[in-house]
Amino acid sequence: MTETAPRARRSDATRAAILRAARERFAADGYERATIRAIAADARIDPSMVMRYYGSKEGLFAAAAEFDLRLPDLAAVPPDRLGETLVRHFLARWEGDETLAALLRAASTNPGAAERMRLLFADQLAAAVAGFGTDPATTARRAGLVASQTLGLAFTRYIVRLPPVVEMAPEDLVEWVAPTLQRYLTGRP
Amino acid sequence: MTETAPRARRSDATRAAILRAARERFAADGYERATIRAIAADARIDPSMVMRYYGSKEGLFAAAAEFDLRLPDLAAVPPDRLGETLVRHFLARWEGDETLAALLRAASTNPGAAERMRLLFADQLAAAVAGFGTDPATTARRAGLVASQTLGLAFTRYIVRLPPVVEMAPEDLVEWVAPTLQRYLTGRP
DNA sequence: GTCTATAATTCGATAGAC
DNA sequence: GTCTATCGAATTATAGAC
Repeated sequence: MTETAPRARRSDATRAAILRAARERFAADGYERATIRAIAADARIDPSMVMRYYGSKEGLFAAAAEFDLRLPDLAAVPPDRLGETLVRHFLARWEGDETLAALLRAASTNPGAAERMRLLFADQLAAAVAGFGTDPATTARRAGLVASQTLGLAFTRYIVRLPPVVEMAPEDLVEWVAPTLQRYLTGRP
Repeated sequence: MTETAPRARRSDATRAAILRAARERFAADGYERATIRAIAADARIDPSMVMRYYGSKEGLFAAAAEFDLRLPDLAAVPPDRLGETLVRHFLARWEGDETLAALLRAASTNPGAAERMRLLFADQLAAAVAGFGTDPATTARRAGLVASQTLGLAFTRYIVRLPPVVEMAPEDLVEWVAPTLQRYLTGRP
C-alpha cells in the first residue's frame, strides 16, 4: 500500500508553483515568448526542474492549459434567460482564472493549443448546448455562433484590450451581449 | 528632379515579393514563429535583403500589416441594413486578403501588433461608426461591441478554425450575425 | 544590389554531481 | 530532489567582399 494512502509529497508544492507561474507566463506572453527559464525564475526553482516534472515545454503547456468551463446545466435554466446566464458565467469564469487567457493567446500561434481549443469547444460548449433540447441538426452551428461572440469578447477585452470593451462594466456587457447569445441559442436567423 | 518622375526601380519587384511572402508567413505562423529566413526563402531572395529593405523584423511586420478596412460610408447605407452591410463587407474583405489574419494572429502575442490593432479599430471602425449619427456618447462603446463580434468571428473562422464556424456559408453567417451588429449599432441594450 | 560569413544571443534539452 | 554545467540548434542582426 505504497500509493493507496496519498501522502503529501514534498514535490507537490514545487509542481503547483510551476503550474501557477506557467499559467501566468503563457497568459501574458503566449506560447513562443514564454520561456521555461522565465517560468522557473518566477517559481523560484531551477529550470531543469520544469523539464524533470513535465518532460518538455509542450507537456508543461498541456498541464497548465487544463481548463474546465464549469458550464451550468442549461436544461435547468429558464429558457428565456439562457443568454444572460451564459454571459454572466463566462465573465465570472474568465476574470477569476487566467488559464483561458493563456489558452486563447497560445491558440493563435501554436497548432497544439488551437487543437486544444477546438476540443474544449466540442467537449464542453457544444455538448452543453446539445443537451438542452433545440433541433439537433442546428446545435453545432448554434454553439459555434456562441463561441464566435464569447471568444471575440474575451479577445477584445483581455488580449487586444480595446479601450471601450475593457472599460465596460460586467453588467453592461451582460445587457448588451445576452440578447445575442439568446438569439444564437433559441432564435431563427 | 531625381524623384518627381518615379521610375520603376529594379528593387521594387523584390520589395513586393518580400511583402507578399511576409504576409503569408505572418498569417500562417504568427509573429514569433515566422522567421526572416523562411520569408526570404519563400521570396527566393537572400535573408540579408530583408534586413536591408526593412531594417528589422519589426519594420518588416509594420510594412506587411498595413491594412485598410475600406469601410463604406455608413451614412449612405439604409439605416436598417447597417448590420447586413457590415458583415458582408467584413467577410469579403477578409477572405480576399490575408493581411488581417496576419495582424490578428500577431496581435495575440506581440505588443506592437496589438497596438496596431487598437489603432486600426480607433482610426477606422470607431471613426466610421461615429460618422453616421447615433448618440456621440455611445459610439465608442457601440464600435467596441461590433469589434467583439466581428473579431470573434474572424478568430473562430480563420485562426482557431472551429468546424461549425468554418463550414457555414457566408450568406448563412450574414443572416445570423447581421442582426447582432444591427442591434449593437442602433439598438438599446 | 546581392551574397558569404559570422557575430552575439537565446532557447530547449541533457548529463551528471551531490 | 535539486542544482551546475553545458550541448546543439536556431534566431536576429551586422560587416564586408564582389
